[in-house]
Amino acid sequence: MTDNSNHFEKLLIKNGLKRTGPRLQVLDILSNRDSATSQPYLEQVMGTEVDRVTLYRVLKAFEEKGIIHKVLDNHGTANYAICSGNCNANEHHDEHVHFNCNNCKKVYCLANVQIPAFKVPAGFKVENLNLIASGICAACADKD
Amino acid sequence: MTDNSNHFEKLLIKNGLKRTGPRLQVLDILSNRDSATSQPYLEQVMGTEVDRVTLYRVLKAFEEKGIIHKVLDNHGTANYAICSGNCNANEHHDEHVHFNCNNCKKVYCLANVQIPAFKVPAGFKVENLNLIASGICAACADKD
DNA sequence: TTTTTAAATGCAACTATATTGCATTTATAT
DNA sequence: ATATAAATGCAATATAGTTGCATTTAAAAA
Repeated sequence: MTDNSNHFEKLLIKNGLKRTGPRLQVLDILSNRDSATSQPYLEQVMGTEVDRVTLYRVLKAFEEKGIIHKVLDNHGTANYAICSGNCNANEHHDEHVHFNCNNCKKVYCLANVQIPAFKVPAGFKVENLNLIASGICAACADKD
Repeated sequence: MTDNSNHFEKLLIKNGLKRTGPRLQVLDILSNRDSATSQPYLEQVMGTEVDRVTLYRVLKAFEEKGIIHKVLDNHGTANYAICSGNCNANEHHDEHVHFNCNNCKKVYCLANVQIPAFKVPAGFKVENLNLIASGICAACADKD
């Protein structure tokens, strides 16, 4: 547990969520990683003290409140990352590109890379965008 | 079964795949739909005569040969569509935008909408792109 | 046409991800 | 200190996908 705990507690209160162990633990883990974090990874590092169902519900609550956003990787598994700040319960603003490394499987939030505009056929109403680039990340490319 | 069956048989032979019932059936179904088709839908319409595992293997073989391409929808479930023609066993060229309707759940191939270019941080090597827009499709918007 | 054989299928079992209902516990307001 | 809505734990279930192995079959060879 890092010393951000006080900040996290405020974040929970602000969103009408009770300050509980599992929730603080998830926030702590997510905030200490440089990439989005998969549900299986979270489940693994949180151990058996927290029930799987609780983890799912924590993630769902956080997503609904705009605290974290979900990215599906190339295999359809859910990955989560803390939102950059301007998200809330009504809308997410995480329309940046994500990068899924085929080697280490990490999912990076390319927070500075916006999804470029494009046209859709008449009649289609776009509400959300999800762009995942896959390939080799900088860290893995370095190893060669 | 439509009268494309002869064309499909040639397609299978060309790719070194035997002309079997399940394979022809999958090609027939996919080619008669205006959107990508989910694995669960295929499983449902193909009934109990074809084993689930066979369906998975047929889809896998087709994808590897460049006959169909896979798109994961907003829920991470696999959807399949016949490739536009210039795909093969070595590489796919399906980098068009896909549209996932939040109402009817269909996944459309916007074959004419290319994924626009963007820059990634130094060191990242992009090999594949996957852009899914979600919202309301033209057909569903009309119903209101 | 018959035989051969690699490829394809079917079946059973299993893994992983995710959800639901209900009883119990707990954070927080009173 | 207590009441209560919220959160958690547990059991069961659902859904997507995979693996190993025995059997069948499409298509090539004889």
